[in-house]
Amino acid sequence: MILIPLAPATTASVLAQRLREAIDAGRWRPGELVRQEQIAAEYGVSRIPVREALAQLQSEGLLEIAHYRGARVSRPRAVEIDELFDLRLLVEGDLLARALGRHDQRSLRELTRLQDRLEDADDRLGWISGDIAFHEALYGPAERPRSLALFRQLRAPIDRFSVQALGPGTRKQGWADEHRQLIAAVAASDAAAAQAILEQHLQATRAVVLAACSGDGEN
Amino acid sequence: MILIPLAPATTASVLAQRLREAIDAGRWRPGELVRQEQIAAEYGVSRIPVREALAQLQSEGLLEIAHYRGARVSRPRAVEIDELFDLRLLVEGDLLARALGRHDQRSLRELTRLQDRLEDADDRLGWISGDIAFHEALYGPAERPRSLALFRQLRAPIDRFSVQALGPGTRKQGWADEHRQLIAAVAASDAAAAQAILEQHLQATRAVVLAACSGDGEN
DNA sequence: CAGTCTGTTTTTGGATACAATTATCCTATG
DNA sequence: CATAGGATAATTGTATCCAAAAACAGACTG
Repeated sequence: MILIPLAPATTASVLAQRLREAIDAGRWRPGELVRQEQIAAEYGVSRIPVREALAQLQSEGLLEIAHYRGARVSRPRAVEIDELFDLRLLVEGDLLARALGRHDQRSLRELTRLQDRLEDADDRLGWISGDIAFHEALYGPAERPRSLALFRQLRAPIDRFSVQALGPGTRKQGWADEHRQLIAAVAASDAAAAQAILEQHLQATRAVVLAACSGDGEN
Repeated sequence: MILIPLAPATTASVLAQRLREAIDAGRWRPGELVRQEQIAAEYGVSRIPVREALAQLQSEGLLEIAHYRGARVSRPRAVEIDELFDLRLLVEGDLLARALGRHDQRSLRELTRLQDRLEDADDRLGWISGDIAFHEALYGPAERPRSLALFRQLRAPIDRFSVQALGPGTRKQGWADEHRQLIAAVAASDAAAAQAILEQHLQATRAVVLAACSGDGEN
């Protein structure tokens, strides 16, 4: 029996995914103007799906579109990044608290497995998607779909800089340690410890990202 | 000197606004299928701007779009509405706390003015937009653009039911009282009181909206 | 020489036309 | 008679073409 995809990918949707990756990978710099025709030519499609993909990325906060004036990669100011981290603390703290009593052996094994894979990955984009997967598994048992969607949304404009910050000789070890500690705290159902580690994790990431963001251009 | 609009309305953007209002006004019921061609004919435009408007509304959580299968008005389950209110408590509480020390005479007068206008309005949609304006003015001094955008986003799927709940003989008086109390607490810079009133305000609204949501259909 | 006006070019927004996918209905068959 | 199969219609996704707006360049004027 073959499983048919419930929502077969449309040109616009795969384009959106590609463009997201391109932005995260830094192939397009913040502030850079993105021309519809150019993308259409590059991917061999017409401008219609390009426009839909751009609109999608705009709603995710990755692009800023002005009517008749084109789309440019958004250049979040440091103060906005800061605000996003404050919101992440609120939302992820809530998610973690609610997920805490709902983890079981299976979900904990899954967390460990994801973390193992994460530490094995050797490309930066893999680290990011692995980190997202880890946190989604961490918050998943809370069964809060909208909060989880919000979590993704709050990360989207940030991850671009996280990728930069994950260069050689960076915080990768401390990052992994915090994840392991999170797993331990969840396994022990230690709410206070879990919250403290999450806060530490996000604050450390905030510092790194703010540095990358500030060093990036006029900020 | 004439001020030129920085972003002249495009067909898609005004369509999105119209459709939003149509949904809030209940002209389209949750679960109802929305046909591109029908909207295009109704507004005398082609399907292209219709598609863009629909995508916009999807990103706002008002519609659910499946590829090749059409868009339908989203029917949030009660548990999701509940989650949205929890998130609102987090975000709006944070906004209110940050705005508290930053209000001045001018912003307080503006709040009062908005509340006066709100109580004078006699149509339900006016109440909703007035309520949004009031809360935006309340949180504005916090200078937290992303949080404020999030506030709007969290309300969007809810307001549909608020409109229903604002029928005759409803909570309109208590609602207004809470707003007045909020103004007073802000004027007195009483953080604890402000938080308490906001929480009371949101909890009361939650109850009303959940009732409207549950009575609406299969929930 | 700065600044403004105008004509041209470029780019985006929208309309029309076509292709791909899904839903509907009708028939055949057990 | 219920159901599977397939032709047909309805609907969405994409490409092509046209219109509107903005960016650009160069001439004109103070």
